[in-house]
Amino acid sequence: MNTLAEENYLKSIYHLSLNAENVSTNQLAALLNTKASSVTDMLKKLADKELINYTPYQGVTLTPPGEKIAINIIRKHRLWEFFLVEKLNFKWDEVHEMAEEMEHISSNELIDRLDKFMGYPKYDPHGDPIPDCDGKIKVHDLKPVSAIEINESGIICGVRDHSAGFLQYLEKQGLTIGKKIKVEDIIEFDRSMVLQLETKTVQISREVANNLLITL
Amino acid sequence: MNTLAEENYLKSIYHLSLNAENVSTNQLAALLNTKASSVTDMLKKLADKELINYTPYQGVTLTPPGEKIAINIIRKHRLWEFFLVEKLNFKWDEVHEMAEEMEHISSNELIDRLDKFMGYPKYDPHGDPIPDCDGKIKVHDLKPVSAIEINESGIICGVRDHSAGFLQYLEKQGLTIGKKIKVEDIIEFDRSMVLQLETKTVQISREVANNLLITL
DNA sequence: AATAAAATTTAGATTAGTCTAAATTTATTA
DNA sequence: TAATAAATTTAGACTAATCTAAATTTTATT
Repeated sequence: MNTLAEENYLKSIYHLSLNAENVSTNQLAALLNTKASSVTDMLKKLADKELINYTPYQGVTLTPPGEKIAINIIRKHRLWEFFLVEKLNFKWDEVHEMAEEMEHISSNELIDRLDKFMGYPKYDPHGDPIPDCDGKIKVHDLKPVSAIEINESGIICGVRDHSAGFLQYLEKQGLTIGKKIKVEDIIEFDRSMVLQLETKTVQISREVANNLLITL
Repeated sequence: MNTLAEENYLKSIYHLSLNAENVSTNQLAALLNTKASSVTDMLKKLADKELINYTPYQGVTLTPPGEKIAINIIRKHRLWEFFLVEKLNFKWDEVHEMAEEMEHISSNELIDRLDKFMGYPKYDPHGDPIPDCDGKIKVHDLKPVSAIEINESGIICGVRDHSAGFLQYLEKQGLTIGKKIKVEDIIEFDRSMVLQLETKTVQISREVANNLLITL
C-alpha cells in the first residue's frame, strides 16, 4: 500500500485538478502546508510509482491508478464524516480533522460495510458527493448564490469554503444544507445579498454568497 | 501528541507488564516484530519523555503518564473492535488488524461518543474488558478451562490466544463467549478434555483448554 | 570464581519525509 | 527581446525509526 504522505498528496492533487488542468508545485505546497522543494521530491516518488504524470516545471496530473486511490480516500473521508455527524452527533464544522485521520484506515471491506450500515448516503454533511465503491461520483452541478438574480430561488446543497468558521457562521444564520432561499434584494454598493429564508430574511456578503452553493 | 511507533511501544509494554514486573528488550522486540537494538533506541526516547522507567539492561516499567496513554489506546482498540462486530457485523476473528489502525485515531471526544453510541459496552468481542473514559479497567478474574475438574462447569468469558486461527476453531466448535460448559471427562493420556456444551459434547486438547477462559 | 552463553547496548548506516539555500527554468514586462 | 521576477528544482542536511555488526553487560554453568 501507500504511505500516509503519498495518500495525502494524491488526494490534494485530485482536489486541485478540479480547478486546473495541471496542478503546480506551489499549489500543492500551499495546500499541504509544506515547501515547494518537499513537493518536488514527493512528485518524483509518485511519478516513479506511475501514480502521476510529472514533467518538471510543468505540473502534474493523476494517472488512472492515482486517481482511483485519490477517489477512494475521498470516499472514506466523506463516509466517516457522515458517520460522525449522523451517528455520533457531531456538528458539520467539527468533523473534518477527525476524518482526515480516519480516511487512512486501509480496509475497503470496512468502508463498504460502513457505507451499508448508514444506508448508502449520497452526500456528506457539507453536501459533497460520496463516491460509490466503484469510484463513481455523482456530479450535480451547483452554482453559488452570487450567480442568481433577484427573485430567483434555490436550495442550499453545498459549500465552497469548508472552514469551521464559515460553517459555524452559516449554522448561526440558519443557512444549512436543504434549506430553501430566495434572493430578495442585492445591495448595489457592495453587492451583498438579502435572502428570504423560511420566515425571516438574512443579509449575506458577496464573499459568503460566492461560497454558498445551491441547486435551482 | 505521540507518534504511532511510540503508542505501539507503550501499548506493548503495558500488555507485557501484566505477566512480568519488568519488561525486557527482547520481549518487546519479539512482540513488535523488530530488533532489540531498535527497541533500545525507542526506550531511550520514551524514557526522555518520562513515559517509562528505564535502567539499561534491567528492562522497563510504565510511568503513570505512560500507563495512561497505553490504557487509552487499549480502550480505543477494544471499542472499535466492539463497533466492528456489533454494528458492522464482522466476525470476532476479523477485527484485530483493523482495530490496530483505528486505535491511533487521536480524538478522545470521538471515542467517548462512540462509547455512548454503543451503550457503554463492558467487554470487547473477545471478552477483554474495555477501560472506561477515566482509564479504569474492570478486572474479572478468569481461569482457563484446564484449571477445573470433572463435573465442574463455567461460562466462557475470554480467550488467552487471540489469533484468528484459534478464534475460528472455537467458533466452529461453538465455544463462543457466553456459552456454558461442563467438564465431562479428562483423558488421562494427553489430558485433553471432554466438555458438555448445550446438547452436544466437544473434545478439546489441553492446549485449547489452556487458552479458553471461564468464570465459575 | 572463571568462563561461556544470552541479553542488551553502541556504533554506524539506511529510508521516508522534510527543510534551507542555491541554482535553474519559465513567465512577465519594460 | 533582454532583463527581471516568479516558480521550480537541485544540493546538502536533519529527524524518526529502523537495521546489521560489534562491543558490552548480565546470567548461567561448570
